[in-house]
Amino acid sequence: MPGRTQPRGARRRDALLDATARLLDARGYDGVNTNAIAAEAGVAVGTVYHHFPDKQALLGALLERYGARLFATVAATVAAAQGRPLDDLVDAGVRAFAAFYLREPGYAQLWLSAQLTGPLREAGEQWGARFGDEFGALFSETLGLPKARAREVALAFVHAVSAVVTVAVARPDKRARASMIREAVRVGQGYLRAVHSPRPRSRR
Amino acid sequence: MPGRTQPRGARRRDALLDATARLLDARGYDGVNTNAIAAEAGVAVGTVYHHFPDKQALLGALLERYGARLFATVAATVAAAQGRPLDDLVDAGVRAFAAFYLREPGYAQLWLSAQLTGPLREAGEQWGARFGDEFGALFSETLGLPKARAREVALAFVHAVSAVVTVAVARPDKRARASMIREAVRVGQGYLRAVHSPRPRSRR
DNA sequence: GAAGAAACCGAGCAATCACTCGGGGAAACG
DNA sequence: CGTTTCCCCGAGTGATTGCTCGGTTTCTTC
Repeated sequence: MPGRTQPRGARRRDALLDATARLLDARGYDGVNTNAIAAEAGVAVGTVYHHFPDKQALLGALLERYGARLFATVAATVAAAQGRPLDDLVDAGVRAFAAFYLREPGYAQLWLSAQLTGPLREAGEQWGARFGDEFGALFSETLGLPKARAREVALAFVHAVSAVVTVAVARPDKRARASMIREAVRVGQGYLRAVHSPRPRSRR
Repeated sequence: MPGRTQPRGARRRDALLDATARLLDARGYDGVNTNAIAAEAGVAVGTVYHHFPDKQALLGALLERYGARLFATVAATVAAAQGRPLDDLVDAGVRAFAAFYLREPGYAQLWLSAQLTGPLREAGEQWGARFGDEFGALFSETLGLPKARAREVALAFVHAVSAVVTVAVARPDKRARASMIREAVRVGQGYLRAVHSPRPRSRR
């Protein structure tokens, strides 16, 4: 039980985030309201507002938790494949990405909502920047790119792969899903190859 | 004036879509409500519901109009560059894509919202499929891909490029925007190269 | 210009949502 | 046990939103 070492408040906060994630999965972004969150977590509405100043802060915290976990799994997977060809690293990374999306269906909803103009926009940009930094560092050493450029590449990479993976996991059919995930891998591989060698000598 | 040849109802419908697009731009997806649409268009709420069964249908119609225009401009741009190397075609196409996003800021909001689980989901998938068909036909002949595969590639292509362009146009600084658009171009080029020749012989 | 159809009006309804607040209960000290 | 501190409750509030409906205006057709 994680309840032992964690203080009481933090445990409740985590439980509220869990409940929100469950709702996000079941009812989508529009279906998530503070009353429903409280009900799902088995507490009163007042309790929600005892732990978070408002709805936006709660969703921001959830986005942060999602993001941290996503980066951790992807980074670990890539690290485990270190030394192998670049294409293999990308393959492993993108598949870890997709597996996370499949395991945590609410994440895509939040991430997408954070791209929209709205209350989550700031939190989304903050996480976008952080993704840029974290994956940027990874790309910087793997590809030998200057830091600033690596950050841009990482940002573009994450958004591009993320979009295709979102399409993939939305498909109910397993075969169709796997097929689109393969395309996501190719998007990632193709982009990094293009970054690595801007003008290939042959075009067929 | 287009008002002459167009029947009265269609003109009003278009005006309502225009008003919605303006609101989408100014206030984002959340800021769009039927009362505001009516006010922006200079009509009463009842009039909105005389032309559209509900809000969802209105947004669906706007998404369709956006999509048709986007495809038209991109296809025209690519057609004008026909015969040149693939990389140039992609460059022109993606830049046309970005220009459209910049010219019609509301589109990104709608497109993003249509990816979310919610009332627009169906309309979004429908348009995704149509993009797949239209661009798929374009890719099929340019790349010599079988129809079914071309559709998958087109879908992945549109989503990937779209995501990066969305990041780009959200940037206030012109330089930063241009830089990210370049990355979007590279994402498109790299992906199509990867599709065209799955395993390049060199990796450095 | 009469009659019918189509378009338009806008106050208001029902539902929903984020959030408040006054009070109660459990745990941690002495 | 008493007291302080933190945590929790949940009915209620005010604001917003999608949409309706009875009635008026504008167009079309003869």
